[in-house]
Amino acid sequence: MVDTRERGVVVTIADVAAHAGVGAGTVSRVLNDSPRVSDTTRARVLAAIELLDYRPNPLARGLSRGRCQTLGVVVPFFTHASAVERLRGVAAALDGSRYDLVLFNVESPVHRDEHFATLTRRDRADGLLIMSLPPPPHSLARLADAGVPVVLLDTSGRGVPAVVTDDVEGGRLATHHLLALGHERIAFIGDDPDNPLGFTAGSSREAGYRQTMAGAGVALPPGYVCHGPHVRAIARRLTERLLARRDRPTAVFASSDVQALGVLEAARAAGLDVPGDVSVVGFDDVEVSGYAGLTTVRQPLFESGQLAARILLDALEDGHLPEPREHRLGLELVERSTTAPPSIGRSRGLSATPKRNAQR
Amino acid sequence: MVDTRERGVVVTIADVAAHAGVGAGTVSRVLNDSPRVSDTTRARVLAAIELLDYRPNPLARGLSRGRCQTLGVVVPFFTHASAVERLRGVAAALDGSRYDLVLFNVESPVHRDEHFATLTRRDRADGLLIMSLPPPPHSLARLADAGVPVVLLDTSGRGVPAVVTDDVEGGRLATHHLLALGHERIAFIGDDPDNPLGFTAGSSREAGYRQTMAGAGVALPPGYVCHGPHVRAIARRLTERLLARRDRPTAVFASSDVQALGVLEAARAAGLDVPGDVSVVGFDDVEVSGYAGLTTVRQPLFESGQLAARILLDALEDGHLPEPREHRLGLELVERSTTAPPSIGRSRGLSATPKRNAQR
DNA sequence: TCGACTCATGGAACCGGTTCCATTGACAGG
DNA sequence: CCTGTCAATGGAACCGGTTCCATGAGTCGA
Repeated sequence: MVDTRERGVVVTIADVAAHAGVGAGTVSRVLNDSPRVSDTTRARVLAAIELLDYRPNPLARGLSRGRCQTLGVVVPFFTHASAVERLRGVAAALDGSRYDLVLFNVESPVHRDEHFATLTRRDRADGLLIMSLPPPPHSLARLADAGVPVVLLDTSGRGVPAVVTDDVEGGRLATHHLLALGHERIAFIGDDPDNPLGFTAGSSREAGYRQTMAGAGVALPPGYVCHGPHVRAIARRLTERLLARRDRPTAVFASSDVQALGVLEAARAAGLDVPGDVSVVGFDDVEVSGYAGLTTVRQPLFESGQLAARILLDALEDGHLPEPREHRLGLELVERSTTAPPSIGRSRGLSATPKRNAQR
Repeated sequence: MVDTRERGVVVTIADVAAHAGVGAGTVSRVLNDSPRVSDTTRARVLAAIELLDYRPNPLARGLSRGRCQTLGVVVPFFTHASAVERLRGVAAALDGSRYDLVLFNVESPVHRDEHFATLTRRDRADGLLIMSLPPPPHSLARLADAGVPVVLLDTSGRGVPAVVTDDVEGGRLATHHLLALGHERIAFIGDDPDNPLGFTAGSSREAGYRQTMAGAGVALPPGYVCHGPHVRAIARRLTERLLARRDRPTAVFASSDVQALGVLEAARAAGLDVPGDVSVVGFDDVEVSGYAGLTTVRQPLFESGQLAARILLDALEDGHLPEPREHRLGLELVERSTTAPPSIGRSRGLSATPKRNAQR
């Protein structure tokens, strides 16, 4: 091991000032594009900066200006595949801005509260983007007190701007699609309504489903709505149970693509053809959905991240809290190859000849 | 819009000192667990901290200590699905440490060089984790000069510790598996060897493949080795071309799971059965590979991220540059349902009856 | 020609911590 | 009883920037 302390010489603003034969204040003014510097001095200072390869210390700058050129993103880190796409959008928006992206990973309520506790200070992050997690109201209040601009993404809260999807509408879209194809025995697989981090997307999508079913006058057999943690394997298990029922559903609406893949797995394992025996609709349109040929409700994940980050950056730019508007992004049903009209006759229980196990 | 400046009162170390009736230095000593504080004073200070809900300003602390409690991670942001899993590992390792995770997204060489230019300073990040990107040697030298500890993940460089996979060996494993099943006409789909960011995993895996084929005395027909950007759709297109050949391969080794999914898509589109007509092996074992039933070379992605981060944290802990060792993680062939022995007779060109289009 | 004003600039104070140094008081040893 | 040691502590200096204020030079109108 080598001792770390033999650090290279660090060039400070004083060095630049000395080299250019000016005061430190002037160098600072040049750095910050202040108009109160003559062209000749500016040129001399810039030359010195170039020569010495000077880069201002972000900590010092942050300390004296009371901001840290940092944007905090609180994410339930990749527990949902969709978070990754959103994060990409955020990163894209930050690109070229002068802000660094600090990630606060949340995988449990304890986690979340810890982070919120330390983030209610302007010195940790200049702005906060909270993804998918409904922030506790008192945290929101403290953040507002501290003057930390907050933008919510895929969740919402009082008095704070949010970029959201109309999950209820999405649930309606998916259900409608299945009803329009002629399905009536449509089951639902979604998140636990009381999941530890309080994600609400699943429940909203479920609400859309329930509304639409009710509106069409279709009754839900008991047990047609299943809940479980947001994991493929769980969705698969829930679906296996559904598919073993005498009144087997002819279609399943999964509240996310990840879960929909679990549904497809279960169908495959049961020797059922998709969409011949069962239709499947997902939600999100993550990257692999294209591969799986999954019919799904597309929401603009990347764009949502980008938009949220832009709103935050704009607010930081002009030193105002962002307008507490809700930005609702559009949804679109992407029809691929996992939905079709129910097959007549074959739809009655498992008595129908199971088709050969679908490949892969 | 509301003016940001009406910020809540910020509690400083001076306030705490005043409340506890001690000097600022003493408070600082308490904060940093210095032994030179009497128990009674310590208690008084802690009480004041509690009472005022004081939290030290990280910028100020960073400025005076010359470190920023931040760990920079340079990532080709999600251009490979595997990066996400690795990042999760990194986040997991950081969890509970006092370090924040700052993400530096890289999607082009310009990007990369910009980041490296600003990161060669101890004040931007206390340590740097560089993922998958072979860092330019002069950047590495400057980082070393500045005393910034660096750990490489999925790439390597002189004098710097690295956590790597033996990609060549992985290529051998995959090819061996196919040869052992009886395949001879084994094609390869990989990354462009001169891809803009200089990823080398693809080429190494290819090397393993070539070695093994040569070792088995199997000649590669021209065009059996295909290259293209690391994207599913491209891999699909390349495979379509392969599958249309008169001497169609009976197996394809894709240098990553993402690409393998493209291969599977192409096979499906061509009406070929997997593994009946074509066997497919991938590399990485990302989450969806399980869903796709893909036979693949598993590398411990999450663990690799975790290990790399730990090495870096340890180095930061004791103020030394980490030992420039290479940590090589194990590989394992995961056999699922996309590989099987080649079917006799059917293996000669497209004359064989194409099986029905696989579902989904 | 002189005062009022503008403009570029240097320098000090400040941001909120850490750390070194000097001071104080207690205590042990001679 | 005096001195040397040492632990606990207050306070100043410092980290490297930004910003306010004072200064001096130059401009302009009366």
